[in-house]
Amino acid sequence: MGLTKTDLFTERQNQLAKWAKVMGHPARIAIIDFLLNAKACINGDLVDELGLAQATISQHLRELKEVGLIQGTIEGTRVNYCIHTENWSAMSDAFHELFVHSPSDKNRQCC
Amino acid sequence: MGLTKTDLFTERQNQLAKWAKVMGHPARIAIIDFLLNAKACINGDLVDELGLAQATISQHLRELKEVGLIQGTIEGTRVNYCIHTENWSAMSDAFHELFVHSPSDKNRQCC
DNA sequence: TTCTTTTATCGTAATATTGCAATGAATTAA
DNA sequence: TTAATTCATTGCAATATTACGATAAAAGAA
Repeated sequence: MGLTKTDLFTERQNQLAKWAKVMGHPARIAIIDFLLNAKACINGDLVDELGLAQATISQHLRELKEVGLIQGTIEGTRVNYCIHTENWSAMSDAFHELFVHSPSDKNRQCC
Repeated sequence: MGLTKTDLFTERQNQLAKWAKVMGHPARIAIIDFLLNAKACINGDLVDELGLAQATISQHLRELKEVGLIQGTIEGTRVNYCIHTENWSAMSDAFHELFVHSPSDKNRQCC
């Protein structure tokens, strides 16, 4: 199969999973780290930073762009990438909502 | 290839990715939702709750258990699953650290 | 004991992901 | 113009994921 049954779940669950999935690779975490820490928006010298091939990084950037976490603007032969602020905080809020829901209050370590 | 090059990244990046990856499926988000909201710790009537086969749910539970987000104790023929409180808040903290790092301050939508 | 219930595991099929070399497309430099 | 730079896309190979039926294992009920 290999085909996720998205119709069984709520839109929120699918959205959370989509965001989590795209963060579920260390290279993409590293890219996010880089963009969050960059003084300016950074293009593809991620190729130097991470030890991956250019094609591989481009693919990771595309995935991050597809879920809306980053955006890129063409600047000559280069592309400036940066965090998509709105979507980033939307994701941030959604996960915060989940994490704040700590089980420690109601059922403190019940098994 | 299909083989993630974990040696290129920091331990933190790999750990974050690991956590995110396991949350990167709506069924596992649904299981987490269920466990967070449950008045008591819940066993495998997730099979009724979600519309997936028993073997599939068992597999998802194992993955959640493998990264330490949930734990299970055998109780007769049943298994009681619940959120692993410590690891849950460790993950919560780690992602909070990332999310709080909003880019809006230094480089407000620069591309 | 045998039967039932509950969960885990095995095996398999379909699909997805990861990574890269090679190639294209677009802009800039000479 | 031609050459160089930068990034995206294509095509491929290796591996991983998702899902489920079938079966196994363990405990309780009859």
